[in-house]
Amino acid sequence: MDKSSKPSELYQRIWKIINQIPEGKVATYGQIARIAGLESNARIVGYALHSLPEGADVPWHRVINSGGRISLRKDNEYYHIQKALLENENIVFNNEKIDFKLYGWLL
DNA sequence: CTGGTGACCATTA
DNA sequence: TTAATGGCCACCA
Repeated sequence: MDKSSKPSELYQRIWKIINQIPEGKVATYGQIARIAGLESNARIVGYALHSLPEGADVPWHRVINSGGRISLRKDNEYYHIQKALLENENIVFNNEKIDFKLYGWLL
C-alpha cells in the first residue's frame, strides 16, 4: 500500500473505524485492530484512543477489551464516563461485563 | 538508533 | 480470582 502514510494517519484510520460502530453496539480492541490492518496490534488501538483529543466525534466508549470489560481501572475517571455512556445506549452491564452475544459489533 | 511506556491479548501459576 | 510474563508494535524523549 501507500508508504506515504503518516503515523497520525494510523490514528485517523482507527478513529474512523470506531466512528462506524453503530449505536447500541460495542467492539473490541482486537476487532478494530484487525479491521485497521493491525492484525496483532490491539495495543496501538488503545494507544490511539488515549491520544484521542477531547470533544472528538468518536464513540470511543464503544471500544472495550476482549473480556467485554472496560480496560481502565475503577479509579480512572474515564471508567465511569464510559460506563455511563454505554448505559445511555441501552447497553447493559452484567457484573461489570458486556455480553457480545447481544451487543457485539458485526455479530 | 535506544530505551521506556502503553485505554491489549494470551498463557501460566 | 489476581499477578506476573512474553509478545506485538507505535509513539515519545
